[in-house]
Amino acid sequence: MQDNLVIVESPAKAKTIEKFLGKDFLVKSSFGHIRDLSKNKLSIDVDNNFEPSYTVDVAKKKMVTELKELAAKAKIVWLASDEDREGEAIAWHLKEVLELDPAKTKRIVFHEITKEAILNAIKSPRQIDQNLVNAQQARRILDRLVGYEVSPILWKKVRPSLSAGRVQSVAVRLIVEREREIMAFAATSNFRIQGLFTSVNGDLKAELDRRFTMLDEAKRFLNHCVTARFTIEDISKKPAKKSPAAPFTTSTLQQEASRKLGFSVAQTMTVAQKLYEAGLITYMRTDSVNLSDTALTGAQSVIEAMYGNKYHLLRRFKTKSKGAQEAHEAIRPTYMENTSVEGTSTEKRLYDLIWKRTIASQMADAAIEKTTITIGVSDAKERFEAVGEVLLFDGFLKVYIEGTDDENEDESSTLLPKVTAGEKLSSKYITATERFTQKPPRYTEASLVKKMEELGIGRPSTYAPTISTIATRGYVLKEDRDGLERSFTILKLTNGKVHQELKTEIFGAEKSKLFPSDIGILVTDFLTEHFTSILSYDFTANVEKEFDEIALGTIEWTKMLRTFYTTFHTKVEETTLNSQPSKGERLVGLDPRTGKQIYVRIGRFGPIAQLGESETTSGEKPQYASLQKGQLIESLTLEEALKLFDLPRKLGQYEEEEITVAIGKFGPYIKHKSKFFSIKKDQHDPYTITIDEAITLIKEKLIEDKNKIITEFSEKAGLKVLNGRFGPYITFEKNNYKIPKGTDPASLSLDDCLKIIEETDANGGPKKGKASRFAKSTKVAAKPTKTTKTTKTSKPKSAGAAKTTKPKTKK
DNA sequence: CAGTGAGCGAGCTTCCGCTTGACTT
Repeated sequence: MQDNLVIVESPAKAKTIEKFLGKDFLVKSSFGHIRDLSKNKLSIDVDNNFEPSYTVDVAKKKMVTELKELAAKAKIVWLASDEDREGEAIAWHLKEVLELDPAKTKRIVFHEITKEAILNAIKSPRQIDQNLVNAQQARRILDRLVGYEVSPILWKKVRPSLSAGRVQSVAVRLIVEREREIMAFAATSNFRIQGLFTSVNGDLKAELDRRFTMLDEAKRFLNHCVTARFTIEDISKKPAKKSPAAPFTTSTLQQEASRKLGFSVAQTMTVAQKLYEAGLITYMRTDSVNLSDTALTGAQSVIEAMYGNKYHLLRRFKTKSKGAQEAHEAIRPTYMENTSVEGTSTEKRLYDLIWKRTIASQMADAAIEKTTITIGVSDAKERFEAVGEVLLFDGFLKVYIEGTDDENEDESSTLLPKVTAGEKLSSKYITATERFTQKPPRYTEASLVKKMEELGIGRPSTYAPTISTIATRGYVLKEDRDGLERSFTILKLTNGKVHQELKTEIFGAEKSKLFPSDIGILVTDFLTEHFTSILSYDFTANVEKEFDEIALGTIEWTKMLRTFYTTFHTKVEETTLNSQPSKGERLVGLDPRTGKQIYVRIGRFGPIAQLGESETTSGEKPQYASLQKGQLIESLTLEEALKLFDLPRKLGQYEEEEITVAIGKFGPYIKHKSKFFSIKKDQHDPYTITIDEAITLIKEKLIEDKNKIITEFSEKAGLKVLNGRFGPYITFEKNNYKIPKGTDPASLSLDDCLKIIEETDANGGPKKGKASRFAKSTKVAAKPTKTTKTTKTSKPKSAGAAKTTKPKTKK
């Protein structure tokens, strides 16, 4: 039995530290926080100085009792959780729950997991900083008060099971406001003039230093160019340098993995977790850009060995982000000399990214020479400019180039031919291309994280879960959108003549972007109206200042909470009493055919359009139509609303039954004899498809289905041998069975099939589809249906002490 | 796979930050 018990937060960390400390030390982990306010009630006595009541999570009970036993036997207990607000609180909770004797309890901290850092920490222990703990309690309690007092208002006024919080509500607001900026955006266009010129030593491409707003102006300029002379006026060379970006934090890793590898924020974190557990990278939830000395020297020797001395430059980066607590190092390879690692391809790719970013951060600047050549146009004040870049020294660019969020960056400038001032040029062509201004970009998961970090909202450990929360609540959707077509004018001057042409381009296509839903917009509007200060972008920054003061001991935490709560709670009561239930109803306009009003609002099953007044006021049943994917209550036009009521459309009779066409959950379809036939995207339009086209579609589908059947057995209905996407298989009673290799599916008899079914069932039955990884990812928002409810209340409530029973199906 | 849209009203939903866990066509 060891004399020393060290408690850290993560088991992977415990493992490495144990190696540094030797056999006198037993290192255990607490797996993060060990207790919290219980989930099913407020757990704060607001009238009694906000006295919190904490409970140990059932899942952690066993681990906590084990720690308690070990602590009782140890001579010294070292509380080694992170050096930040949350870490200090974890240490304090441990002290309280494990009932540690202050005389034999020591608090130690380190920012990097190196032998030296840990031994140093052991040499200088301290006591638990109660002010810091109180700052955490204030943070925790404020978040609980906001979340648990505001959410129920939404249940009452908007829809059940919704949620509000200091972080998530502001995250949704960002997306809603961006969408509104996009709605309000009106593109304007101007004409960009480019030319290709010929010099003695080669061609050079140049752009005019002015854009024309009107087509006429552009035309006039190009006509002028027909006879104009072009002369090199100036050649200027300027040295420039580029510096590498700082090593990765959680947020920048998520951004780069999204831009370069196409990972979702959650995917980046699970892959990084794997690398961390394998001991390949340092901790992946960090806001620090700091590298330890061992990492610095490690990087140096790798750079010098691989690229030579002049490529190395020692750099120490400073954290700029708001509210950073820097309990850890930056995310970096544990051993710099591991240029690559074993593992899955995603692990390899993420590691490679981390390695390159870290190494590059310790490399020399790139040196560039930027050349600008100015070309004068006779009898005009405008000039053409050609910009070229020459890389004099690549430096860090040898290893790594940071990605950008800018979707339409100009292609990087190229090499320019040698020219002399006064040289006459001829033009091969000059074009005037109509260019449109760009709407503000929609957020991606990663760019939202970036914005949140800038505002100081959320922490490295919560970025990914927050995105998943706002998606499962149905506030936002991650979607692709097709672009629209638009035409633009292009003028081209070649061989002394100006031609005009009208071309088309696709614009505004979106891939994996965050869109607000109607409910997201509605909730945001409701909350910004009634809880303006909490929804404001600087709310977190402001309360953080107060938490800092609590940590310094200059204000008392319960006082801070009292000030906040008095005004907040009044607002809660006021809103509960006075605010109107919010359905987001909007009058779209009049239906010209019936003269009735058309409304849009949130219905029981989602957004709907309603034709006519409600039954209670008019005595007549109104007509309803669901809004289509991508349509919003806020921006639906009368024209679009009218179109919604054009479906379902009756096409006519076929084989004595009606054919109808409509748009469902999975796109447009034809229905005939209660069978569904999908209309493929660029095949037909549900609004224009004719009965003959529909019949062809039905016939084709039926033939296709026929071909799917290899064998049917009249003796046994429902048992079939079919041709599927993955080859032949047997289907029976909604289950699919694999056919053993080497058997001809056509030759299978009924008995053969039954035997296969029997054998498969004996081996645990056929594998069911719908893997859990889909449920985990941010898919379509899970509606609060009855099925989710039954799984959650599967366990009867036990009376007495264990009130926080969270039914987890874990063994 | 694809719809629906009114209402009895029990009992439930919810926050932010620490951590890891467990499944297959």
